[in-house]
Amino acid sequence: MSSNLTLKDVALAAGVSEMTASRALRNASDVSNTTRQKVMDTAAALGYVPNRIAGSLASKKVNLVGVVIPSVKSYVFSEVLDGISASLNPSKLRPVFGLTDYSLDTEADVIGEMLEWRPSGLIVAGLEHSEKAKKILQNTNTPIIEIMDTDGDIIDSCVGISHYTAGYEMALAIIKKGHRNIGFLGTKMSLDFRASKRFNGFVDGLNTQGIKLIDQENYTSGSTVEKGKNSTKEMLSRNQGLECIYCSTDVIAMGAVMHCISAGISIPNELAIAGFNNLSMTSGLPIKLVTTDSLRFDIGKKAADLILNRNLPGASEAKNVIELKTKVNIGTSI
Amino acid sequence: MSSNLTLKDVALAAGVSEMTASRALRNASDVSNTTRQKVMDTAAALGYVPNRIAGSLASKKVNLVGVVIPSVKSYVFSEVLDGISASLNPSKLRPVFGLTDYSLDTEADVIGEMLEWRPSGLIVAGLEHSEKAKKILQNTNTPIIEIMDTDGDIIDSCVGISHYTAGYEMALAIIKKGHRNIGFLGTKMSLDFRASKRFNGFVDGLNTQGIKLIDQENYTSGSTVEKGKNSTKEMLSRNQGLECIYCSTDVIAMGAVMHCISAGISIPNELAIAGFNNLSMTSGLPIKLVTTDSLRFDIGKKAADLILNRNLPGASEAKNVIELKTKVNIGTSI
DNA sequence: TTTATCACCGTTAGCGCTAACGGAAATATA
DNA sequence: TATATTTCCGTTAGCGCTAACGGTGATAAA
Repeated sequence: MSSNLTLKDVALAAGVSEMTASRALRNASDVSNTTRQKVMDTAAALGYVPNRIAGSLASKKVNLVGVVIPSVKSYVFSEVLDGISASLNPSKLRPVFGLTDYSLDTEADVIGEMLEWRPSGLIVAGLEHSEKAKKILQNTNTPIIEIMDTDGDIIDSCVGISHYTAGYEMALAIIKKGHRNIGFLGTKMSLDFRASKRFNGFVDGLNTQGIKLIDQENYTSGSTVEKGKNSTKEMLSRNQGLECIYCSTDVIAMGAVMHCISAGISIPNELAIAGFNNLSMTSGLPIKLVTTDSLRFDIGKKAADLILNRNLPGASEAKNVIELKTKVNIGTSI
Repeated sequence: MSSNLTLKDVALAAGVSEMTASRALRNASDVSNTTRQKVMDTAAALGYVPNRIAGSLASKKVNLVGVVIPSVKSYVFSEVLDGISASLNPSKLRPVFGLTDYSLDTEADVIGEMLEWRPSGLIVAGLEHSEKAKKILQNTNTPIIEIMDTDGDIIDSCVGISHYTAGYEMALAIIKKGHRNIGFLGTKMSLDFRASKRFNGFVDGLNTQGIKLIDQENYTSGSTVEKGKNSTKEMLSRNQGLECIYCSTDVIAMGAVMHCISAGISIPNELAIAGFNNLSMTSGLPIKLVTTDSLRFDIGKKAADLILNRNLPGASEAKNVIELKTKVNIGTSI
């Protein structure tokens, strides 16, 4: 049996009007319990699957929330998605994910396509967008929540952390431990805006004590443990006095730790290592990695909450900026 | 400016009929180049965003492909999604993800909701479904592709690997290395069907040489490096002769390796470790982990390809079962 | 009794688009 | 010239559902 069944078929079979069938199936009012049951039974017996396209067009309500993120492979956004799911699950709203692959042009296309579905809200990672994307986002009346990052101009609402501050405070924490010869290991900054902000904060933090970075390595494309391992080896080989490496993500820090284990380098005595994100994959390491929790779950959850609130009947359209406060996780790696 | 603009507004502003405007914006035929340009210019100037809900209802074509997976946190499905994206990206079809949280009841709900959108196809992880889900899937005429696993009954089409065979062949590989006192470390099987099939294959593989598992540990809920580390410690403490642990996933194997590093246990001399999936996070380890590549990207890509083919004009509705062949990755951990 | 109230159900109209057809003008063919 | 063909555009109808309103009969209130 194909699902070409329409509401009319169900109504006919149940001996009621289309409207009554519609009401019964949506648990709307103005239907008696007996007829509601009758309609639901016949719908189930026929195997009727409502057509949400038609329903959404008629009601002008779309229970989708667009979520635009760079990638699902980075170990970073999975928990954001988890937070979003956790918030939306009890409601009728459902997340729809779109991937930009770290391209602003792709992002603009994805945002455009998503808005064509007239979603109840749109969550977009990051504050940096192409001019085309900005124009689209500014022209829509769909609630737009930018997430992850609060350092920049906001279109509508925002939930995130200050990556600049995270970098700044990590610099202070590292200095406090007595390290002076410090390096930075991360992706090419032009592609990763948030890593770039952490870097700037880190450099400024070091600068408060008159300290300058002695080395910096920037690999291309995605972060992997192996890249962290290899880059650490190279940084050590060209800087005899290197005491500490600040890694742009825990994945890279993990690789740094791996190199130390393989090479018999003691952490933090011979080399101190700090990361960012607080990823669970580092939990098994022999040392407890010093890192900054990027509060990914919370960010996702609060962003989705904002959209839920905006969709409440009679909700205000007030813009919101929620900056979550990070702090450096204590550990044994610096 | 709010996006309450309709096609009528664009048509009016461009001085053409709605139909011509529609054709122009969709790059359909029967429009002269001059009028097409005129329509597109006015649409851009007005900031018109087409309403895909209405378009889909009228054309009975929905450019969405539902993807139902247990979680985005397991490090396993991200590459599946990547493969799906890679295949669909050049086409007009777009993936929509739904999460089941490893619950078959949730899965049934998610599948039901997805089919309400009348997608061009549905990709579902796994062959095990609730009766309710099975009924829904069998009644629809949407192409259904079950992925990951080929050991079981298939509803429509399928792309995956035999997890039973993967476990079986790993057993042979481990035996070949001379190990006899072998343990298994994994999740509670009732929740992870594929791990369970690998386990059965593994036990049967051992059995060909008359070898029996000497220990088995099953932790609850998700796999983390830390659980692998702790469980390994416990298994070793209660089995003095344990020579090898087969882990149900590389995440756990990673934890096993971590324990060995911390405790100064030599791999594979004192303890051999094997995993499953071939996750990139193990690439930085001091040893090269022996594992089975679960071909996640390929599975995602081929599944999406099947859906693309099914949506070709005049496509056959032939069922397909694609079983990708795995082999044990050579390494230094057993 | 008469009127108000309520519970329940149906009818009408339309959401914003596109398929299908029809027709006029321009061009090609006989 | 008359006829066929092509190019371009518009009109009509409808996708499958729901909002809004209207109406009936039963019950409650006056």
